[in-house]
Amino acid sequence: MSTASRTRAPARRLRRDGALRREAVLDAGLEVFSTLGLYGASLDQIAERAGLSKTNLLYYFPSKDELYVAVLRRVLDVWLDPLLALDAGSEPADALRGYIRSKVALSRDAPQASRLFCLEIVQGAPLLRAELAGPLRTLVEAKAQILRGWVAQGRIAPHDPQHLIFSIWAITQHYADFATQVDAITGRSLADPDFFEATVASTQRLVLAGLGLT
Amino acid sequence: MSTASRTRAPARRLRRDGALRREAVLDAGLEVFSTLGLYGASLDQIAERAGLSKTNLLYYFPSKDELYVAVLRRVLDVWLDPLLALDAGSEPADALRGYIRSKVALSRDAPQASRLFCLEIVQGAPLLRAELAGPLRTLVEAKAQILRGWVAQGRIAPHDPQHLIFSIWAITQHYADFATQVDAITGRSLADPDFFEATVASTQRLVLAGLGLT
DNA sequence: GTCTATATCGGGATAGAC
DNA sequence: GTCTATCCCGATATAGAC
Repeated sequence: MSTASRTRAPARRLRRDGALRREAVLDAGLEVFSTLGLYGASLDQIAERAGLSKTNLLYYFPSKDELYVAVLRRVLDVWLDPLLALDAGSEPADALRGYIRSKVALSRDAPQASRLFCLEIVQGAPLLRAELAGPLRTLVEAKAQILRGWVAQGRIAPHDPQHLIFSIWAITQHYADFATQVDAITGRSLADPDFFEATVASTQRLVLAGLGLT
Repeated sequence: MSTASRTRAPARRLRRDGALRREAVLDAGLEVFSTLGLYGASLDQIAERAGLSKTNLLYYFPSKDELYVAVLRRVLDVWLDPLLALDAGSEPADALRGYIRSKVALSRDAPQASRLFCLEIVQGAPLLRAELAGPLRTLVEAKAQILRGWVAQGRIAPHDPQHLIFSIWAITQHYADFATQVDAITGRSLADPDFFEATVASTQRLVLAGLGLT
């Protein structure tokens, strides 16, 4: 064909552009889904924010549901990183302090991801159930095992490791998920460096003291 | 009028029935809104669950939005009760233990209310902002003052009272809002009495130890 | 890959009889 | 107070030209 000789370079450029456009749509989807939910969000809104038309968006993602799942999947990966880093080798106090700090930092830097995740779980996680009962469960079980080891070695006070992990998640994510309530009551947010540090310190103190680590 | 003599009794009965029907709709609205959200829920669904037709529902509530607000308002009242009960007169350890227990009990007994509240806040609380910045803020401020008093008297270790209240809210509500995640990981729920007690104990230990109360 | 036009549908809300 | 019928709009998704 006459186009064959021109195909290579343009094709590569197009593919890259396509990938960028997909990214833009995923970003826009995160913004809109995290504030309006799956049903409240419209493809028009997302498309406009991503800088293309609705029909064009549907060229990249075959349906609203599939776009939503794609957004959610990307969120989940980011969200589990800090827990993966929790390490048996380090000193318990250091490890927990670091974990708490990185979780609060995530609530500051990716609040929309936290909120979307929250919305999905609260509504029963119809799309994430498998993900939760599988990979997440085994990950939590592995980390709980580390905590149990520390208890057995007398390095931290005995405390149910699952409840401990839930408590840390709950507190740290609260500052992203309930940011509007926090703001209404305190007038501050994690974007304020002082408030960020105070939040980290408060959470660290609570958790460490609860484990007998001063 | 000829109907005047018959009006009293039937009117009263009708008014009572109407009130009951309204209640049924509010209950159904709570169930559906708390799992599907404002936009995901349909009036048909709510009406069916309440045992009437959609048009009939719209006789009791003029619009979907107004029904939603009515449901939300009822939820908010229930949700603030436990904090109101936090009393300056009692022993700090007892007061906090009691507060935590009643919050976890609420997460067990009214999980849907917790979830609806959560959904609303996460989405930016367009309808509750005033409520949060006004009454809730002053209530929290009053209770924070009690905690500050205890700190000043040396009865609890120094800890930012607002962060402390947020932590307690976050942990206790987590077991309602993230129940599907908790279930996916532990296989248990607050409906299980053992798990309920373990949750209460874990939270109490964390908070009390964090305040230097063993 | 992107556009215009359109099919199609669910759902909120109203009109009016009974 | 409750029903049937209907209006109407917004939103997803598709068809087909360019």
